[in-house]
Amino acid sequence: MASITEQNYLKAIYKLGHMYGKTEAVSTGDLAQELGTTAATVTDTLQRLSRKRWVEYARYKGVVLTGEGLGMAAELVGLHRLWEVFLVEKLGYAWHEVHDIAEQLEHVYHAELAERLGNYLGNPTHDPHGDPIFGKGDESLCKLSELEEGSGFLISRVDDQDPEWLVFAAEQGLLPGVSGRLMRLRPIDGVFELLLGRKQVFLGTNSADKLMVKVLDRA
Amino acid sequence: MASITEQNYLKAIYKLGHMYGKTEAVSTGDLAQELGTTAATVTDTLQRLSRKRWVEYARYKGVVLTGEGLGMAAELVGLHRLWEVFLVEKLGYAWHEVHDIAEQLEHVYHAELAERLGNYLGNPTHDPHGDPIFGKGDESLCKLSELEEGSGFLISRVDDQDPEWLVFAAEQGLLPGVSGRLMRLRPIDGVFELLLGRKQVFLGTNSADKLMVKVLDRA
DNA sequence: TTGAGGTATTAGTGGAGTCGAAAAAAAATA
DNA sequence: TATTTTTTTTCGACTCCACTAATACCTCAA
Repeated sequence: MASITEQNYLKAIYKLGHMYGKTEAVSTGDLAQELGTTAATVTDTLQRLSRKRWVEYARYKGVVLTGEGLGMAAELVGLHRLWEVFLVEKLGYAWHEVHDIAEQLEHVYHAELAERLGNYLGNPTHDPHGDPIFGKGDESLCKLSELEEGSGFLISRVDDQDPEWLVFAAEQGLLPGVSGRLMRLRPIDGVFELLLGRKQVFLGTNSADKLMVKVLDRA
Repeated sequence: MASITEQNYLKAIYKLGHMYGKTEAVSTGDLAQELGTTAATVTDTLQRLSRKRWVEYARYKGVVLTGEGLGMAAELVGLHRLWEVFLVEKLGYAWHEVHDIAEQLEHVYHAELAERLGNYLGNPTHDPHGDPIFGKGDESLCKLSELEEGSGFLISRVDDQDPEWLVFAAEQGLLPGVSGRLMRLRPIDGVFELLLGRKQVFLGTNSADKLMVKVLDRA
């Protein structure tokens, strides 16, 4: 379980990673500014995060989220936006007041909370600021095989009933709810190189076609 | 601002103080058991809490809440119960599931949150377990002069329009929203000895008649 | 009133999270 | 390329919160 501070680091890396656009790693200095702390503190915490395998960190080279870290960050951001909807629609807060409160609410953890809150609010697709909320709807899914190199993803559905393939998928850790990153794709022989947590997985095109994923970044 | 740990200590002291019944101070050992930690840790944290003037602590003699600490604990408990109502009535949780989630939600702070949440839920008077919630209604108010010795209170209303008396009250720190404790009452000369934060205040009977308070404990 | 026996406190330690200052590495510029 | 500037990391120190082990204090019973 990540501490609140660690969760905030994950979220900040996620946010800055999106702002940077493409393949760049997030810098220590930018992170320090985003989090309102010093570069020294960030370096230290990043090394801890790296030991826990939530980020990939190299001295002087910046930081990127691992598949696992990405999943955690995306969940946090979704929950944050859900709470913002609640605060505006149900408690009557103005849209500019809700960020700081949602910042605290997003760290409240319970397995069913996000789903129950989403259902209660009518599964909104956007928060009061217009930012998208990952719904349970499948409209944002695509095949793993259609992803761009470097994309983070969350496995949502498995499009195959073949027991043999399902056993293989489970062995590889390819289960709904698991997040990862497409590290490299080799058009030459159609092999997809994934990172699931700390584990490297190699997939053929036919397998990559069967996995429906939610794109988490670098889309 | 109290940390989450400190808030939990305040709540635990409040809870055990009620369970003990009367004038007793809460013991280090009981607190350790309630908080799932060791006596050594409790001693340490109690000394910190004491420096911040939220509890009155004497070595080997146990601990009691100051007026300020009492106010914080009571607010926390009220918010906890409000969130429990929300989780059961709005999100459809079963009554036995909500305690742990409310335990996290209660630490989310924003000035208007308790009031807005209360209004949204129709200002419930009891949580799903039947425990009372302090409402904004005046039904639970009484005069400060009617309090028993040792009682903690929250000033809710001032029953006087006399500008001279209002200036006096403000000087003494006797304002709505301020919490304190009735340390001693002297029937001989009708003087009420209060503790407001770290400040001692002596009040005559006529002044004590004008202050409408909410009883927080030791009623 | 003098020991138990129990409870509470201090002392020492460790991880998380923070800082400022100094050193090291990378980037920019001459 | 050599030097300067910027960024990042390391280093030591501090607070909060937790632990274990050792010590101090209180109470009750002989």
